[in-house]
Amino acid sequence: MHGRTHLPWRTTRDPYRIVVSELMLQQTQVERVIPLYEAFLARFPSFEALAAADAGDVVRAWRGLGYNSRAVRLHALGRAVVERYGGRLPSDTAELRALPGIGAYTAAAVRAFAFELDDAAVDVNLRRVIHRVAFGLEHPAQADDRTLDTLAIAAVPRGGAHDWNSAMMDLGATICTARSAKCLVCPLRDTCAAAPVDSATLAARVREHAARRTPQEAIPFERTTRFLRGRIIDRLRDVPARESLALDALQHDLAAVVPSDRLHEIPAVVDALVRDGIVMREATRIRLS
DNA sequence: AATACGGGGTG
DNA sequence: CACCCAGTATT
Repeated sequence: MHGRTHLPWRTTRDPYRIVVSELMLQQTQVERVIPLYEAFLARFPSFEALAAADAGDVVRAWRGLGYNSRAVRLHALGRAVVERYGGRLPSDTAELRALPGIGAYTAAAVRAFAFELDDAAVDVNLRRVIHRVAFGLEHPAQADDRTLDTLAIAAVPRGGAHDWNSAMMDLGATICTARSAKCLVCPLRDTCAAAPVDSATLAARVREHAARRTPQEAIPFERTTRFLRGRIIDRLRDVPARESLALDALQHDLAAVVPSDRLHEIPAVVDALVRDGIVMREATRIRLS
């Protein structure tokens, strides 16, 4: 058996454990999820346990993962699964897509990894590997996402979606990575349009076709809204569950970690967090939802 | 079609 | 410092 056999979600077929892993893995690296995964499952062992909790408890358990809206969505998903399906996650794509936090990728991943149905979970790894094999290096792109999806789906062996998706992701994460390609040890080297990849060529192509920086990313992190949101949520995580914090006190405490000329932005950022369902306001006090 | 959304790891 | 990461929802 090759590949990353140590991943804690790889051996289970429990739909709950699979969705939790998939929500955690959305835009968050495997190595960072691993140490937090089992602790989360111990705290919330089932859809019912998740649904019975406050969203704020889930956001607390989410510390270290980032993209906190995912915690709120996972909590909402738990409640929806309990209410709509009696605690049983559906395997139908349309029903999965209708649940909070589940998009095209996650629906396919749940189907393949939890239900062993023939579907292609086309994440950044799959897209890169398929592109290289079928068209060569991905910078510049020779095919759009829809084309890559179609190729991926056609390549899934009947009854073998779980292992196939796992293998393709492992290939993309360990051998055919974004920054390099170890074609010499790649099982697909004989049929791959990109092999053998020259590392200097790959680096040059990536530089040449680098995506335009978004305005938010072009400025120092301490000047971004994300930074403020992160500091506010971190502070609220330290407030005991079901207790609240005065907005004044929040502003005072954050003076230690936030540039002084940004403290006046805190109320507006809190408003945004409330709109996102992450923070709850009670008069002049706030807490995690 | 663009943008917002975290934060830590890597070369 | 720039790029990368098992994407989704909103505008």
